[in-house]
Amino acid sequence: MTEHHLLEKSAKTGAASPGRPRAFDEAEVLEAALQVFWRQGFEATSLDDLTSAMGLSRSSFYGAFGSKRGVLAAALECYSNTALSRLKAVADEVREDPAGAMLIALADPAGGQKGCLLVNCITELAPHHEEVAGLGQRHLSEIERLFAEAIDPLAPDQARDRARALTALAIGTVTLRKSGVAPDQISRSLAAARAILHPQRSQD
Amino acid sequence: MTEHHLLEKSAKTGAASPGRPRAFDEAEVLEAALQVFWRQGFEATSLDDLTSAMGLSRSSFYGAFGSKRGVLAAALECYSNTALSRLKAVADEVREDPAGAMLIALADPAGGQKGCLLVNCITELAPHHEEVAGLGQRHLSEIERLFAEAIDPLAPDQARDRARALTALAIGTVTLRKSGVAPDQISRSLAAARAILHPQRSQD
DNA sequence: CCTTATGTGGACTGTTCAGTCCGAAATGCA
DNA sequence: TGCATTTCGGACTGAACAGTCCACATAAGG
Repeated sequence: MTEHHLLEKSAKTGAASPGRPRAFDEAEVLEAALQVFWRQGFEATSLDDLTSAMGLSRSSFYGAFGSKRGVLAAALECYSNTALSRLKAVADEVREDPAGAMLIALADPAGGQKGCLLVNCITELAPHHEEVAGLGQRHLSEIERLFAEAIDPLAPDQARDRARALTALAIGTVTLRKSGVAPDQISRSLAAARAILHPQRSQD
Repeated sequence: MTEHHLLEKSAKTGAASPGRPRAFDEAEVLEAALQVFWRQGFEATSLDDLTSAMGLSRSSFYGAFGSKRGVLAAALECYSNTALSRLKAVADEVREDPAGAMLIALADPAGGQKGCLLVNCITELAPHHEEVAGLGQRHLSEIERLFAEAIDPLAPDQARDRARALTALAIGTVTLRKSGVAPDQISRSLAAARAILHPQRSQD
């Protein structure tokens, strides 16, 4: 029960294996599953929702991912990787105020009102789903690390607490957006937060 | 379908009405329901979970609250009222740095890892449950208002954006805690955020 | 071309779900 | 006491649920 699922043998061995080949692209169907979870949440998503969105039969589904939790974990892993690499790209591209750019990238009002998939899942599942909790914690601490490096590339450890605060700010801003706060209010809030972070002019 | 449920006639009329009297205290069972939703989330909570925690039969449950959604709405209303009044009390009691005190009160690490019930529900349900979305938005904008007044009692409107940023910070901090970040790290993050908010010493 | 190994479609299982219903119990009032 | 009114306990319902199973399809190796 607590054992890890085997997770598609054939995909692991680079060598050709006998038997019928897969008729679906794994990354593709995982992306489809991810979108459904993102739109509906975990508990509100049924196997039928998943399989029809992924275009898979139940056998293929269980053969590849083992369980509903299994796909969620795989989808979150995928989500985390792409999100972090995008964020890293933003931080690396921007010369001036990379932390601010990261903040905007994370809380992008154009991202819609679905929130952050990982934050959604932490909120819904963390207390009762260890794997999700672990995945979420790793993801968030990685964001924190990127923030710390963006704040002070020379002494990131000293920026750790501020970085964690920025991470919290980003999470909360996304949630604010999800609750229906208008994009321009989000932007002004972020601007205020950034002004607070970089007090260039004295204001009292 | 979109019509409001009648919501317990007898409780509304102060006058005594004929018929069998209620055998349960409404606020009490609502509190029990609230705790279950808080612990498990909405979708993961079954009617049996609710009725057994509330000590109600299904008839009494439906007679009083109309539906699973109904009891959630009632519980959230109750939660919002008590949370806001407590927060207001904190803001009123503290003379020095009331905004900081509010922040700590909101993100209290001693509050455990259940998060904020309303934030949990927004995250899980807002896109597909209008009433929860509305309740959540009102709650958060009220928190924002309290923050604004705490920041600048004389000109709260000018502090609105900063207040919204603080609201986001609080939400995110609670979520960070829920993801498993240790209490002392939460505290230091809040301290850093407060230091950012009140830059008393120049640091560059 | 046969064996072996894997993937696929879709029917199937037993359980749990939210919500309904009805007879019985408990009160106020005449 | 008897009637009107409301609540209560719990059985009941049809649908939806996650997960299983098996006959069949499709490939590589011999």
